[in-house]
Amino acid sequence: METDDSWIDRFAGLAGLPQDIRADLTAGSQTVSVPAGTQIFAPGQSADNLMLLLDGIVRVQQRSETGREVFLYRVHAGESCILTTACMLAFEDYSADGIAETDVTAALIPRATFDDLMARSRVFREFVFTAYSRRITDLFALIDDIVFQKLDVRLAARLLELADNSGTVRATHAVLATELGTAREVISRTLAEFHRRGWVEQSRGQVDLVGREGLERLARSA
Amino acid sequence: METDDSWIDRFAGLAGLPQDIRADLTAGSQTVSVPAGTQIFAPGQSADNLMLLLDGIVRVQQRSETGREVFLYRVHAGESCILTTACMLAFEDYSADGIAETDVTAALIPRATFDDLMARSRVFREFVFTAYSRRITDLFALIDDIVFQKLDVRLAARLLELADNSGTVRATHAVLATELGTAREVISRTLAEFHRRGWVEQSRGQVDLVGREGLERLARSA
DNA sequence: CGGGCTCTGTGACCAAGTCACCGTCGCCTG
DNA sequence: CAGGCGACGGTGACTTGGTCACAGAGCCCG
Repeated sequence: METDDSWIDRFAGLAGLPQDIRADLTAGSQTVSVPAGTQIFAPGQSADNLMLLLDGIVRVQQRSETGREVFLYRVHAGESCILTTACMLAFEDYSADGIAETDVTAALIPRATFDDLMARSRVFREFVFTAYSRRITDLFALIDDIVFQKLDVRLAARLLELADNSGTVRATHAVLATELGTAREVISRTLAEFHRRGWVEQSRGQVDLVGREGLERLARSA
Repeated sequence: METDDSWIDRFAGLAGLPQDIRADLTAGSQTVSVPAGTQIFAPGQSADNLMLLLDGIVRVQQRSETGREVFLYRVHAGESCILTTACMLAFEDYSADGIAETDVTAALIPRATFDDLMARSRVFREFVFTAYSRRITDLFALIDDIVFQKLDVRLAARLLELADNSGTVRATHAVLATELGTAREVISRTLAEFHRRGWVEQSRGQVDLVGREGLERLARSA
Protein backbone atom coordinates (compact mmCIF):
# COMPACT_ATOMS: atom_id res chain seq x y z
CA MET A 1 0.00 0.00 0.00
CA GLU A 2 1.28 3.40 -1.04
CA THR A 3 1.34 5.83 1.85
CA ASP A 4 2.93 8.83 0.22
CA ASP A 5 0.65 11.75 0.96
CA SER A 6 2.85 14.46 -0.50
CA TRP A 7 0.42 15.20 -3.31
CA ILE A 8 -1.93 16.74 -0.77
CA ASP A 9 0.46 19.65 -0.43
CA ARG A 10 -0.16 20.66 -4.01
CA PHE A 11 -3.59 21.85 -2.98
CA ALA A 12 -3.44 25.04 -0.99
CA GLY A 13 -6.94 24.49 0.33
CA LEU A 14 -5.94 21.19 1.89
CA ALA A 15 -2.92 22.51 3.73
CA GLY A 16 -4.81 22.75 6.99
CA LEU A 17 -5.91 19.12 7.10
CA PRO A 18 -5.04 17.44 10.41
CA GLN A 19 -2.77 14.39 10.34
CA ASP A 20 -5.42 11.73 10.84
CA ILE A 21 -7.55 13.07 8.00
CA ARG A 22 -4.53 13.27 5.74
CA ALA A 23 -3.79 9.65 6.46
CA ASP A 24 -7.35 8.54 5.71
CA LEU A 25 -7.40 10.58 2.53
CA THR A 26 -4.19 9.00 1.35
CA ALA A 27 -5.28 5.52 2.29
CA GLY A 28 -8.71 5.92 0.76
CA SER A 29 -7.59 7.22 -2.61
CA GLN A 30 -5.18 6.36 -5.40
CA THR A 31 -3.21 8.21 -8.00
CA VAL A 32 -3.40 7.36 -11.68
CA SER A 33 -1.72 8.56 -14.86
CA VAL A 34 -3.12 8.63 -18.36
CA PRO A 35 -1.55 9.73 -21.65
CA ALA A 36 -2.52 12.83 -23.60
CA GLY A 37 -5.67 12.42 -25.64
CA THR A 38 -7.43 10.07 -23.24
CA GLN A 39 -11.14 10.61 -22.85
CA ILE A 40 -11.41 10.91 -19.09
CA PHE A 41 -15.14 11.12 -18.89
CA ALA A 42 -18.01 11.29 -21.31
CA PRO A 43 -21.73 12.06 -21.32
CA GLY A 44 -23.90 9.23 -20.15
CA GLN A 45 -21.25 7.69 -17.99
CA SER A 46 -21.53 7.89 -14.25
CA ALA A 47 -18.73 9.01 -11.98
CA ASP A 48 -17.41 7.14 -9.01
CA ASN A 49 -14.47 9.30 -8.08
CA LEU A 50 -13.62 12.88 -7.34
CA MET A 51 -10.58 13.81 -9.41
CA LEU A 52 -7.85 16.08 -8.12
CA LEU A 53 -5.42 17.00 -10.88
CA LEU A 54 -1.79 16.63 -9.88
CA ASP A 55 -0.24 17.23 -13.29
CA GLY A 56 -1.37 18.10 -16.76
CA ILE A 57 -4.40 19.78 -18.24
CA VAL A 58 -7.91 18.49 -18.84
CA ARG A 59 -10.22 20.16 -21.32
CA VAL A 60 -13.93 20.05 -20.56
CA GLN A 61 -16.38 20.62 -23.37
CA GLN A 62 -19.94 19.89 -24.22
CA ARG A 63 -21.24 18.19 -27.32
CA SER A 64 -24.60 19.40 -28.49
CA GLU A 65 -27.22 17.35 -30.29
CA THR A 66 -26.15 18.87 -33.58
CA GLY A 67 -22.69 17.41 -33.23
CA ARG A 68 -20.92 20.70 -32.64
CA GLU A 69 -18.90 21.31 -29.52
CA VAL A 70 -18.48 24.14 -27.04
CA PHE A 71 -15.39 24.52 -24.95
CA LEU A 72 -16.30 25.08 -21.30
CA TYR A 73 -13.11 25.33 -19.30
CA ARG A 74 -9.75 23.76 -18.54
CA VAL A 75 -8.75 22.06 -15.32
CA HIS A 76 -5.10 22.61 -14.37
CA ALA A 77 -2.81 20.94 -11.88
CA GLY A 78 -3.85 21.87 -8.37
CA GLU A 79 -7.55 22.05 -9.25
CA SER A 80 -10.31 19.54 -8.92
CA CYS A 81 -12.76 18.48 -11.52
CA ILE A 82 -15.91 19.92 -10.11
CA LEU A 83 -18.25 18.49 -12.69
CA THR A 84 -17.19 14.99 -11.89
CA THR A 85 -17.88 15.73 -8.27
CA ALA A 86 -21.27 17.17 -8.93
CA CYS A 87 -22.36 14.18 -10.90
CA MET A 88 -20.85 11.73 -8.49
CA LEU A 89 -22.71 13.23 -5.62
CA ALA A 90 -25.97 13.76 -7.33
CA PHE A 91 -25.90 10.32 -8.88
CA GLU A 92 -26.41 11.99 -12.21
CA ASP A 93 -24.65 11.26 -15.43
CA TYR A 94 -22.16 13.59 -17.02
CA SER A 95 -23.36 15.99 -19.60
CA ALA A 96 -19.88 16.97 -20.78
CA ASP A 97 -16.68 15.39 -22.06
CA GLY A 98 -13.33 15.59 -20.35
CA ILE A 99 -10.24 15.08 -22.46
CA ALA A 100 -6.62 14.96 -21.35
CA GLU A 101 -4.81 17.62 -23.35
CA THR A 102 -1.45 16.55 -21.98
CA ASP A 103 -0.30 13.52 -20.03
CA VAL A 104 -2.25 13.69 -16.82
CA THR A 105 -1.73 12.52 -13.26
CA ALA A 106 -4.59 12.70 -10.81
CA ALA A 107 -5.67 11.54 -7.40
CA LEU A 108 -8.96 9.67 -7.37
CA ILE A 109 -11.13 9.87 -4.29
CA PRO A 110 -13.94 7.32 -4.28
CA ARG A 111 -17.41 8.30 -3.22
CA ALA A 112 -17.21 6.65 0.17
CA THR A 113 -13.99 8.39 1.11
CA PHE A 114 -15.32 11.66 -0.16
CA ASP A 115 -18.49 11.44 1.86
CA ASP A 116 -16.56 10.48 4.96
CA LEU A 117 -14.24 13.46 4.61
CA MET A 118 -17.12 15.83 3.98
CA ALA A 119 -18.63 14.71 7.24
CA ARG A 120 -15.48 14.88 9.27
CA SER A 121 -13.45 17.81 8.04
CA ARG A 122 -14.42 21.43 7.90
CA VAL A 123 -11.27 22.20 5.92
CA PHE A 124 -12.18 19.60 3.33
CA ARG A 125 -15.69 21.02 3.01
CA GLU A 126 -14.35 24.46 2.40
CA PHE A 127 -11.93 23.12 -0.16
CA VAL A 128 -14.73 21.49 -2.09
CA PHE A 129 -17.06 24.46 -1.97
CA THR A 130 -14.35 26.86 -3.00
CA ALA A 131 -13.63 24.73 -6.05
CA TYR A 132 -17.32 24.75 -6.93
CA SER A 133 -17.64 28.42 -6.46
CA ARG A 134 -14.67 29.20 -8.65
CA ARG A 135 -15.96 27.06 -11.47
CA ILE A 136 -19.37 28.61 -11.35
CA THR A 137 -17.90 32.08 -11.42
CA ASP A 138 -15.90 31.00 -14.46
CA LEU A 139 -19.02 29.77 -16.18
CA PHE A 140 -20.73 33.09 -15.56
CA ALA A 141 -17.73 34.87 -17.04
CA LEU A 142 -17.85 32.55 -20.02
CA ILE A 143 -21.50 33.30 -20.68
CA ASP A 144 -20.84 36.99 -20.42
CA ASP A 145 -17.96 36.65 -22.84
CA ILE A 146 -19.93 34.70 -25.39
CA VAL A 147 -22.87 37.07 -25.31
CA PHE A 148 -21.15 40.44 -25.21
CA GLN A 149 -17.61 40.18 -26.46
CA LYS A 150 -16.67 40.59 -30.09
CA LEU A 151 -14.98 37.68 -31.71
CA ASP A 152 -11.70 39.30 -32.65
CA VAL A 153 -11.19 40.35 -29.04
CA ARG A 154 -11.94 36.86 -27.78
CA LEU A 155 -9.65 35.24 -30.33
CA ALA A 156 -6.79 37.60 -29.51
CA ALA A 157 -7.15 36.81 -25.81
CA ARG A 158 -7.30 33.10 -26.47
CA LEU A 159 -4.22 33.12 -28.68
CA LEU A 160 -2.26 34.88 -25.95
CA GLU A 161 -3.41 32.26 -23.44
CA LEU A 162 -2.54 29.32 -25.63
CA ALA A 163 0.85 30.52 -26.81
CA ASP A 164 3.93 28.80 -25.44
CA ASN A 165 6.78 31.01 -24.30
CA SER A 166 8.22 31.32 -27.78
CA GLY A 167 4.91 32.76 -28.95
CA THR A 168 3.65 29.74 -30.86
CA VAL A 169 0.14 28.35 -30.72
CA ARG A 170 -0.15 24.80 -31.96
CA ALA A 171 -3.78 24.39 -32.99
CA THR A 172 -5.77 24.11 -36.17
CA HIS A 173 -8.38 26.68 -37.08
CA ALA A 174 -11.04 24.08 -36.37
CA VAL A 175 -9.78 23.63 -32.81
CA LEU A 176 -9.71 27.35 -32.19
CA ALA A 177 -13.25 27.51 -33.51
CA THR A 178 -14.61 25.02 -31.00
CA GLU A 179 -12.64 26.77 -28.23
CA LEU A 180 -14.62 29.90 -28.92
CA GLY A 181 -17.85 28.22 -29.91
CA THR A 182 -17.78 29.57 -33.43
CA ALA A 183 -17.16 28.33 -36.98
CA ARG A 184 -13.85 27.52 -38.62
CA GLU A 185 -14.34 29.99 -41.46
CA VAL A 186 -14.72 32.82 -39.00
CA ILE A 187 -11.41 31.92 -37.38
CA SER A 188 -9.73 31.74 -40.77
CA ARG A 189 -10.99 35.17 -41.71
CA THR A 190 -10.09 36.73 -38.38
CA LEU A 191 -6.60 35.25 -38.44
CA ALA A 192 -6.18 36.56 -41.98
CA GLU A 193 -7.07 39.99 -40.65
CA PHE A 194 -4.58 39.61 -37.77
CA HIS A 195 -1.97 38.64 -40.32
CA ARG A 196 -2.78 41.67 -42.44
CA ARG A 197 -2.12 43.79 -39.37
CA GLY A 198 1.22 42.10 -38.86
CA TRP A 199 0.29 40.42 -35.58
CA VAL A 200 0.60 36.74 -36.56
CA GLU A 201 2.29 34.41 -39.02
CA GLN A 202 0.54 31.21 -40.02
CA SER A 203 1.54 27.76 -41.06
CA ARG A 204 -0.32 24.50 -41.16
CA GLY A 205 -1.64 23.68 -37.69
CA GLN A 206 0.20 26.55 -36.05
CA VAL A 207 0.00 30.28 -35.43
CA ASP A 208 3.02 32.39 -34.44
CA LEU A 209 2.46 35.60 -32.55
CA VAL A 210 4.87 38.14 -33.94
CA GLY A 211 3.18 41.28 -32.73
CA ARG A 212 2.00 40.57 -29.21
CA GLU A 213 1.42 44.25 -28.40
CA GLY A 214 -1.29 44.56 -31.02
CA LEU A 215 -3.06 41.46 -29.80
CA GLU A 216 -2.74 42.55 -26.20
CA ARG A 217 -4.13 45.96 -26.95
CA LEU A 218 -7.10 44.40 -28.71
CA ALA A 219 -7.67 41.84 -25.95
CA ARG A 220 -7.58 44.50 -23.26
CA SER A 221 -9.98 46.79 -25.13
CA ALA A 222 -12.79 44.68 -23.70
CA MET B 1 -39.51 30.67 19.17
CA GLU B 2 -41.17 29.28 16.07
CA THR B 3 -40.93 25.53 15.95
CA ASP B 4 -43.00 24.81 12.88
CA ASP B 5 -40.86 22.62 10.66
CA SER B 6 -43.49 21.90 8.04
CA TRP B 7 -41.60 23.87 5.36
CA ILE B 8 -39.02 21.13 5.29
CA ASP B 9 -41.54 18.86 3.62
CA ARG B 10 -41.60 21.09 0.57
CA PHE B 11 -38.16 19.82 -0.31
CA ALA B 12 -38.22 16.29 -1.59
CA GLY B 13 -34.53 15.88 -0.95
CA LEU B 14 -34.98 16.61 2.74
CA ALA B 15 -37.75 14.10 3.32
CA GLY B 16 -35.36 11.55 4.78
CA LEU B 17 -33.98 13.80 7.50
CA PRO B 18 -34.16 12.18 10.95
CA GLN B 19 -36.14 13.92 13.66
CA ASP B 20 -33.25 15.42 15.60
CA ILE B 21 -31.73 16.97 12.48
CA ARG B 22 -35.09 18.39 11.46
CA ALA B 23 -35.40 20.00 14.86
CA ASP B 24 -31.95 21.56 14.67
CA LEU B 25 -32.57 22.79 11.16
CA THR B 26 -35.80 24.43 12.23
CA ALA B 27 -34.29 25.94 15.32
CA GLY B 28 -31.20 27.15 13.51
CA SER B 29 -32.98 28.89 10.66
CA GLN B 30 -35.71 31.43 10.08
CA THR B 31 -38.23 32.17 7.40
CA VAL B 32 -38.58 35.58 5.81
CA SER B 33 -40.85 37.19 3.23
CA VAL B 34 -40.09 39.98 0.82
CA PRO B 35 -42.27 41.75 -1.76
CA ALA B 36 -41.90 41.40 -5.53
CA GLY B 37 -39.13 43.50 -6.97
CA THR B 38 -36.80 43.24 -4.00
CA GLN B 39 -33.13 42.90 -4.83
CA ILE B 40 -32.25 39.82 -2.83
CA PHE B 41 -28.57 39.84 -3.51
CA ALA B 42 -26.17 41.84 -5.59
CA PRO B 43 -22.59 41.67 -6.83
CA GLY B 44 -20.04 42.69 -4.27
CA GLN B 45 -22.16 41.74 -1.32
CA SER B 46 -21.27 38.73 0.74
CA ALA B 47 -23.72 36.03 1.73
CA ASP B 48 -24.36 34.76 5.20
CA ASN B 49 -27.26 32.44 4.60
CA LEU B 50 -28.27 29.58 2.40
CA MET B 51 -31.68 30.39 0.95
CA LEU B 52 -34.34 27.74 0.40
CA LEU B 53 -37.25 29.13 -1.57
CA LEU B 54 -40.64 28.31 -0.05
CA ASP B 55 -42.76 30.46 -2.32
CA GLY B 56 -42.30 32.72 -5.28
CA ILE B 57 -39.70 33.06 -8.00
CA VAL B 58 -36.26 34.62 -7.97
CA ARG B 59 -34.55 35.69 -11.17
CA VAL B 60 -30.77 35.49 -11.28
CA GLN B 61 -28.90 37.52 -13.86
CA GLN B 62 -25.50 38.94 -14.42
CA ARG B 63 -24.63 42.51 -15.23
CA SER B 64 -21.65 42.94 -17.49
CA GLU B 65 -19.19 45.85 -17.44
CA THR B 66 -20.95 47.34 -20.45
CA GLY B 67 -24.18 47.69 -18.50
CA ARG B 68 -26.06 45.02 -20.38
CA GLU B 69 -27.55 42.06 -18.58
CA VAL B 70 -27.76 38.33 -19.20
CA PHE B 71 -30.46 36.23 -17.66
CA LEU B 72 -28.98 33.12 -16.03
CA TYR B 73 -31.78 31.15 -14.45
CA ARG B 74 -34.82 31.24 -12.18
CA VAL B 75 -35.14 29.72 -8.74
CA HIS B 76 -38.59 28.33 -8.00
CA ALA B 77 -40.30 27.25 -4.80
CA GLY B 78 -38.76 24.03 -3.59
CA GLU B 79 -35.30 24.91 -4.88
CA SER B 80 -32.31 26.43 -3.20
CA CYS B 81 -30.26 29.32 -4.35
CA ILE B 82 -27.06 27.58 -5.18
CA LEU B 83 -25.08 30.68 -6.01
CA THR B 84 -25.71 32.11 -2.60
CA THR B 85 -24.49 28.88 -1.12
CA ALA B 86 -21.38 28.79 -3.22
CA CYS B 87 -20.42 32.27 -2.25
CA MET B 88 -21.30 31.78 1.38
CA LEU B 89 -19.10 28.75 1.61
CA ALA B 90 -16.24 30.04 -0.41
CA PHE B 91 -16.28 33.37 1.38
CA GLU B 92 -16.47 34.98 -2.00
CA ASP B 93 -18.68 37.79 -3.12
CA TYR B 94 -21.56 37.38 -5.48
CA SER B 95 -21.02 38.03 -9.11
CA ALA B 96 -24.71 38.05 -10.01
CA ASP B 97 -27.95 39.79 -9.02
CA GLY B 98 -30.95 38.05 -7.56
CA ILE B 99 -34.30 39.73 -7.92
CA ALA B 100 -37.66 38.66 -6.52
CA GLU B 101 -40.00 38.41 -9.49
CA THR B 102 -42.97 37.74 -7.25
CA ASP B 103 -43.53 38.00 -3.52
CA VAL B 104 -41.07 35.57 -2.05
CA THR B 105 -40.90 33.49 1.11
CA ALA B 106 -37.71 31.70 1.96
CA ALA B 107 -35.98 29.82 4.74
CA LEU B 108 -32.60 31.23 5.68
CA ILE B 109 -29.98 28.87 6.99
CA PRO B 110 -27.01 30.66 8.53
CA ARG B 111 -23.51 29.51 7.79
CA ALA B 112 -22.99 27.87 11.18
CA THR B 113 -26.15 25.78 10.91
CA PHE B 114 -25.34 24.87 7.37
CA ASP B 115 -21.87 23.67 8.24
CA ASP B 116 -23.16 21.69 11.19
CA LEU B 117 -25.75 19.94 9.03
CA MET B 118 -23.22 19.20 6.31
CA ALA B 119 -21.08 17.46 8.88
CA ARG B 120 -23.87 15.52 10.51
CA SER B 121 -26.30 14.48 7.82
CA ARG B 122 -25.67 12.45 4.73
CA VAL B 123 -29.16 13.27 3.48
CA PHE B 124 -28.48 16.97 3.80
CA ARG B 125 -25.21 16.64 1.91
CA GLU B 126 -26.92 14.86 -0.91
CA PHE B 127 -29.61 17.50 -0.99
CA VAL B 128 -27.04 20.25 -1.36
CA PHE B 129 -24.97 18.50 -4.01
CA THR B 130 -28.01 17.59 -6.03
CA ALA B 131 -29.04 21.23 -6.09
CA TYR B 132 -25.57 22.22 -7.23
CA SER B 133 -25.47 19.59 -9.87
CA ARG B 134 -28.80 20.59 -11.30
CA ARG B 135 -27.83 24.21 -11.55
CA ILE B 136 -24.57 23.42 -13.26
CA THR B 137 -26.33 21.20 -15.75
CA ASP B 138 -28.70 24.08 -16.40
CA LEU B 139 -25.82 26.44 -17.03
CA PHE B 140 -24.31 24.03 -19.51
CA ALA B 141 -27.63 23.79 -21.28
CA LEU B 142 -27.86 27.57 -21.31
CA ILE B 143 -24.45 27.93 -22.92
CA ASP B 144 -25.36 25.34 -25.50
CA ASP B 145 -28.57 27.18 -26.21
CA ILE B 146 -26.92 30.54 -26.61
CA VAL B 147 -24.22 29.23 -28.90
CA PHE B 148 -26.15 26.89 -31.14
CA GLN B 149 -29.83 27.65 -31.08
CA LYS B 150 -31.47 30.07 -33.47
CA LEU B 151 -33.15 33.00 -31.91
CA ASP B 152 -36.68 32.37 -33.14
CA VAL B 153 -36.58 28.90 -31.62
CA ARG B 154 -35.33 30.23 -28.32
CA LEU B 155 -37.93 32.98 -28.24
CA ALA B 156 -40.75 30.58 -29.03
CA ALA B 157 -39.66 28.30 -26.21
CA ARG B 158 -39.35 31.17 -23.79
CA LEU B 159 -42.77 32.56 -24.63
CA LEU B 160 -44.33 29.18 -23.95
CA GLU B 161 -42.53 29.02 -20.61
CA LEU B 162 -43.55 32.48 -19.54
CA ALA B 163 -47.19 32.30 -20.60
CA ASP B 164 -49.82 32.08 -17.88
CA ASN B 165 -52.58 29.54 -18.37
CA SER B 166 -54.66 31.88 -20.48
CA GLY B 167 -51.74 32.14 -22.89
CA THR B 168 -50.61 35.65 -21.99
CA VAL B 169 -47.04 36.76 -21.44
CA ARG B 170 -46.70 40.00 -19.54
CA ALA B 171 -43.31 41.36 -20.52
CA THR B 172 -41.92 44.15 -22.64
CA HIS B 173 -39.72 43.46 -25.62
CA ALA B 174 -36.79 44.84 -23.63
CA VAL B 175 -37.34 42.29 -20.86
CA LEU B 176 -37.57 39.43 -23.33
CA ALA B 177 -34.36 40.67 -24.89
CA THR B 178 -32.38 40.46 -21.66
CA GLU B 179 -33.92 37.05 -20.95
CA LEU B 180 -32.35 35.77 -24.14
CA GLY B 181 -29.24 37.90 -24.03
CA THR B 182 -30.06 39.73 -27.23
CA ALA B 183 -31.22 43.18 -28.34
CA ARG B 184 -34.71 44.63 -28.15
CA GLU B 185 -34.95 45.31 -31.88
CA VAL B 186 -34.34 41.65 -32.61
CA ILE B 187 -37.20 40.65 -30.35
CA SER B 188 -39.48 43.21 -32.01
CA ARG B 189 -38.64 41.85 -35.43
CA THR B 190 -39.06 38.22 -34.41
CA LEU B 191 -42.38 38.89 -32.71
CA ALA B 192 -43.54 40.72 -35.81
CA GLU B 193 -42.69 37.60 -37.80
CA PHE B 194 -44.58 35.41 -35.29
CA HIS B 195 -47.54 37.73 -35.64
CA ARG B 196 -47.35 37.49 -39.44
CA ARG B 197 -47.59 33.72 -39.04
CA GLY B 198 -50.65 34.10 -36.82
CA TRP B 199 -49.02 32.76 -33.69
CA VAL B 200 -49.21 35.83 -31.42
CA GLU B 201 -51.13 39.02 -30.84
CA GLN B 202 -49.35 41.98 -29.31
CA SER B 203 -50.24 44.90 -27.14
CA ARG B 204 -48.17 47.22 -25.02
CA GLY B 205 -46.17 45.20 -22.50
CA GLN B 206 -47.92 41.97 -23.35
CA VAL B 207 -47.91 39.13 -25.86
CA ASP B 208 -50.84 36.75 -26.34
CA LEU B 209 -50.20 33.33 -27.73
CA VAL B 210 -53.03 32.53 -30.12
CA GLY B 211 -51.36 29.76 -32.08
CA ARG B 212 -49.52 27.65 -29.56
CA GLU B 213 -49.10 24.74 -31.98
CA GLY B 214 -46.95 26.79 -34.31
CA LEU B 215 -44.75 28.00 -31.49
CA GLU B 216 -44.48 24.52 -30.06
CA ARG B 217 -43.53 23.05 -33.38
CA LEU B 218 -40.82 25.66 -33.80
CA ALA B 219 -39.55 25.24 -30.24
CA ARG B 220 -39.36 21.48 -30.61
CA SER B 221 -37.56 21.68 -33.94
CA ALA B 222 -34.37 22.18 -31.92
C1' DC C 1 -54.28 69.55 -22.59
C1' DG C 2 -49.38 69.28 -22.95
C1' DG C 3 -44.83 67.46 -21.60
C1' DG C 4 -42.13 63.72 -20.65
C1' DC C 5 -41.76 58.97 -20.14
C1' DT C 6 -41.76 54.13 -21.75
C1' DC C 7 -42.63 51.02 -25.30
C1' DT C 8 -42.51 49.66 -30.03
C1' DG C 9 -41.38 49.88 -35.15
C1' DT C 10 -38.13 50.64 -38.97
C1' DG C 11 -34.26 51.29 -42.20
C1' DA C 12 -29.41 51.14 -42.89
C1' DC C 13 -25.46 49.09 -41.75
C1' DC C 14 -21.99 45.78 -39.79
C1' DA C 15 -20.47 41.45 -37.60
C1' DA C 16 -20.87 36.71 -37.44
C1' DG C 17 -22.49 32.14 -38.86
C1' DT C 18 -23.67 29.04 -42.83
C1' DC C 19 -23.14 26.75 -47.19
C1' DA C 20 -20.79 25.12 -51.03
C1' DC C 21 -16.79 24.37 -53.01
C1' DC C 22 -11.78 24.29 -54.19
C1' DG C 23 -6.70 24.05 -53.64
C1' DT C 24 -2.94 22.39 -50.87
C1' DC C 25 -0.39 19.52 -48.05
C1' DG C 26 1.02 15.19 -45.87
C1' DC C 27 0.81 10.64 -45.60
C1' DC C 28 -0.26 5.95 -46.57
C1' DT C 29 -0.45 2.25 -49.52
C1' DG C 30 -0.40 -0.36 -53.64
C1' DC D 1 7.02 6.23 -57.18
C1' DA D 2 2.14 7.22 -58.31
C1' DG D 3 -2.17 7.77 -56.96
C1' DG D 4 -5.48 8.63 -53.64
C1' DC D 5 -7.39 10.06 -49.44
C1' DG D 6 -8.14 12.84 -45.56
C1' DA D 7 -7.11 16.90 -42.90
C1' DC D 8 -6.41 21.73 -43.31
C1' DG D 9 -7.08 26.25 -44.94
C1' DG D 10 -9.17 29.89 -48.14
C1' DT D 11 -13.10 32.17 -50.52
C1' DG D 12 -17.58 34.04 -52.23
C1' DA D 13 -22.47 34.45 -51.64
C1' DC D 14 -25.91 34.50 -48.57
C1' DT D 15 -28.62 34.60 -44.00
C1' DT D 16 -29.07 35.84 -39.40
C1' DG D 17 -28.34 38.61 -35.60
C1' DG D 18 -26.67 42.94 -33.33
C1' DT D 19 -26.08 48.09 -33.53
C1' DC D 20 -27.37 52.79 -34.35
C1' DA D 21 -30.34 56.47 -35.06
C1' DC D 22 -34.57 58.02 -35.02
C1' DA D 23 -39.72 58.35 -35.18
C1' DG D 24 -44.34 57.50 -33.74
C1' DA D 25 -47.65 55.63 -30.38
C1' DG D 26 -49.55 54.82 -25.75
C1' DC D 27 -49.45 56.41 -21.02
C1' DC D 28 -49.14 58.98 -16.65
C1' DC D 29 -49.68 63.07 -14.32
C1' DG D 30 -49.56 67.72 -13.28
